[in-house]
Amino acid sequence: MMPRFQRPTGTHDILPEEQPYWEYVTEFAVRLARRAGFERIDVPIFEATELFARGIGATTDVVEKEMYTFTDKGGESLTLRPEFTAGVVRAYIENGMHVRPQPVKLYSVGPVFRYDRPQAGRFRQFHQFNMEILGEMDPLADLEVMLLIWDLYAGLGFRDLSFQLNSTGCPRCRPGYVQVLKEYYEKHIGEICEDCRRRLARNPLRVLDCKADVCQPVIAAAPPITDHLCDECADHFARLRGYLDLLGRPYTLNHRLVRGLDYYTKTVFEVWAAGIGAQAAVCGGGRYDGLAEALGGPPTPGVGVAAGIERIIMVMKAQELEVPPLPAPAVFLAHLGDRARREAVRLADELRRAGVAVWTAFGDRGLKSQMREADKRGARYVVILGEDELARGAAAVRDMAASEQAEIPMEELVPWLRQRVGA
RNA sequence: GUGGGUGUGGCCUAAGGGUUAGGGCACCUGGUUGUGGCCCAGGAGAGUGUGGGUUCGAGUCCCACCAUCCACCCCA
Repeated sequence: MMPRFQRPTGTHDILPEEQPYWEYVTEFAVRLARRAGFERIDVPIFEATELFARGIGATTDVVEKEMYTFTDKGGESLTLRPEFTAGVVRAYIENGMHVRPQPVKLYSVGPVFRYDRPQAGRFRQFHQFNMEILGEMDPLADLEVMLLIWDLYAGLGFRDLSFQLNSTGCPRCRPGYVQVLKEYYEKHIGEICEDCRRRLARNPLRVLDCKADVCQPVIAAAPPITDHLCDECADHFARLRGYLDLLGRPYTLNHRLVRGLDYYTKTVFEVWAAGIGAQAAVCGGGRYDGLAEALGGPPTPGVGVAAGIERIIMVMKAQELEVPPLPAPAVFLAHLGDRARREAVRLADELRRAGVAVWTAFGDRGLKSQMREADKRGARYVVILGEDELARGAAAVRDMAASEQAEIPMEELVPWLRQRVGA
């Protein structure tokens, strides 16, 4: 036997049965974004490797060990996007979008790729719904992104979410904080795990979200970054929190929240859900005021969020949230004999042009078999074309749910079905 | 990269080391002339993830690899 092909590790086939979730979630998210004035942008699935290395940060896990990087036939190093923001900001710069009315609000949906060990809620190819506001430093922009993502989950009916918020400062104040943190940790070097000793040298902020038991007391007593923000960052953060309080949106101030992408400045946030395993974050986002400049563009503040669609769907299933089924073909066309088959072909074409979803029987089978098929496909009406009906210039139409059948003159058939099916 | 669990038709699952791997769901056909769901009958579909080994004999035991799930790590 031929060796069977399998999907690559960490990828998934999204079968028809799953599509109601996907369609519902993405449509809901898109409607939400458009309502707030976001426009759609599609950026390439692969970009120059350097874009991600510079944008996300060369020492981040994403860049260091999670990228799908390859060399194309022209010898260029390309990488499957591990996230949207770098590509969207690149597109903003490259297409001169800074001359448009600012800010520019953009949303995207699509697959992203990270070479990671799969587990519950973690895949190598997964999908994100992404929103970015470029060219605006007002904390109201941060607020808008957060409110929209909040409304997304609320609108889908999510319960038991936890909104985690922090500020990571900016290049002016962060180095000072890192120094303070390092000094604090030096004093407790004997009380922390080995990983953290390494982190301290490479990416000190990461010690804050260490999960090792030994490190917990040290982290709990660590100086919070929010006590070491510069005036500008402190003001920004205070205003954002003020708006959130004003609107009564609950959030948890989490001074341990350190995101794995280096471009963040000031605001960072994540939303956590319960019941979907260890990978609880359903979205993550924040402000990245230095990114555009780091990518060679004009200084442009920005703030954005990315939500993982697979995880959203996992939450929906865990919380037993229903989604509407996708429509089945309304009409099944059964036919008996050659003449009827030819008439069926013509009729199916006419009905579809008129906007009626039609499934036609293939092959040359008995009516019983065709009826069985119509039932399994969930057709509301079965149009039966046979010699008798053709002779009378009519078709039998059976209402499957009501088990009632009527004969409809051929010339009235299309409008009759259109009206009933709502096409 | 590390650790643990699992691996029998499309899906779920049975088989105390011993006849041609059993069943359920789903699928197909039929139960008289052209009518679905329920029911009945029949049919097709796997040699048990892959490769080695132990044994007279392996789906059952051992080893390796692969896949998958879960966890670490990191995040969506």
